[in-house]
Amino acid sequence: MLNYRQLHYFWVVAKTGSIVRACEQLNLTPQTISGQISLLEDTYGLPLFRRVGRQLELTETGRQVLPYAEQIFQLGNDLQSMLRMAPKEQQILFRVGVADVVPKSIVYRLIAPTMELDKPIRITCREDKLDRLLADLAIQRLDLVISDSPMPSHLDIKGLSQKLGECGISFFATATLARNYGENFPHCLNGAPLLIPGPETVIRSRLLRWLAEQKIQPRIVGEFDDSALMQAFGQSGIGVFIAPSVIAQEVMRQFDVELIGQTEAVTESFYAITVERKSRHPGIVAITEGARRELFTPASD
DNA sequence: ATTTATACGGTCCCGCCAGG
DNA sequence: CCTGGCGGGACCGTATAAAT
Repeated sequence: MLNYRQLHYFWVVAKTGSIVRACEQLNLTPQTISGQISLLEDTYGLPLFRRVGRQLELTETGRQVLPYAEQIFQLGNDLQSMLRMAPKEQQILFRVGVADVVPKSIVYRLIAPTMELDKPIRITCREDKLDRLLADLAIQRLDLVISDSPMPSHLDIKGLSQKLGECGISFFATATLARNYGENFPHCLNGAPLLIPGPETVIRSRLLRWLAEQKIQPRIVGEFDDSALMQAFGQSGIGVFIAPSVIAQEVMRQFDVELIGQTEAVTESFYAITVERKSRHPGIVAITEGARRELFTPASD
């Protein structure tokens, strides 16, 4: 059994950088701490510190051990401060996973309503590929996943998809690019360099189908799974890129690009995926209600 | 430049004490 | 009684400054 007391002393010494400073923090004498750390080292036969002059320095093993200790005791500290708080002030942990396909400012606008809850909330936001997020959702390491597609049916995970809303898409280009391809939308896109979302996205096939229907053949110069990456390339003037129309103003301002056209024929939808649970997380409620209230054209289902 | 004094950080040995 | 954790005091090696 791992001796957490010894590990704790190790952690404090490693963090403060010396036994003496650890003593002040722990209200112990150097012998005690030194002795306990030695015992820990002996248990596994691996030195954690190297004596360099008068200082202590972490060994390679010590450096490997430290992040574990860090997690263990940081979590412990979080637990304590949570318990010490009055029940009314206790923060609600809200862990959100965001598929990297989803544009950042959409994410922000979706999550923003949770900040206005009367209970203090602490949001953890992680961005990743959808399947990995869903895996974490399944083992309850996430409360909610925001994605551009509903819960895939082929996965054997219990999940509840809720459509947050949908909207048309807008095309953007830098001023230089817009001079050449900015007239007579959407036919100006013919031959225009275009950045498109990657094969994992839903919007991609809708976009390509629409372009084909319009008999428009752009020159596809890049594919991106990550919307932020696509915008960054778009900002540099490599090609025309798209974003949901609801954030058109923000995109133009943020990336200093011009709007060359909008269409409602291609829509992008956003979904909140949760695990089925009796008690609904207040953050989830805030997001779904907030999305209905202000963000998109009302969702049909 | 070398020696000496002092301070500092860590370790070793030993005895104490509480809990099983 | 044994064990784990603790502190007191002695001790060692090193850094820094002062004296020679």
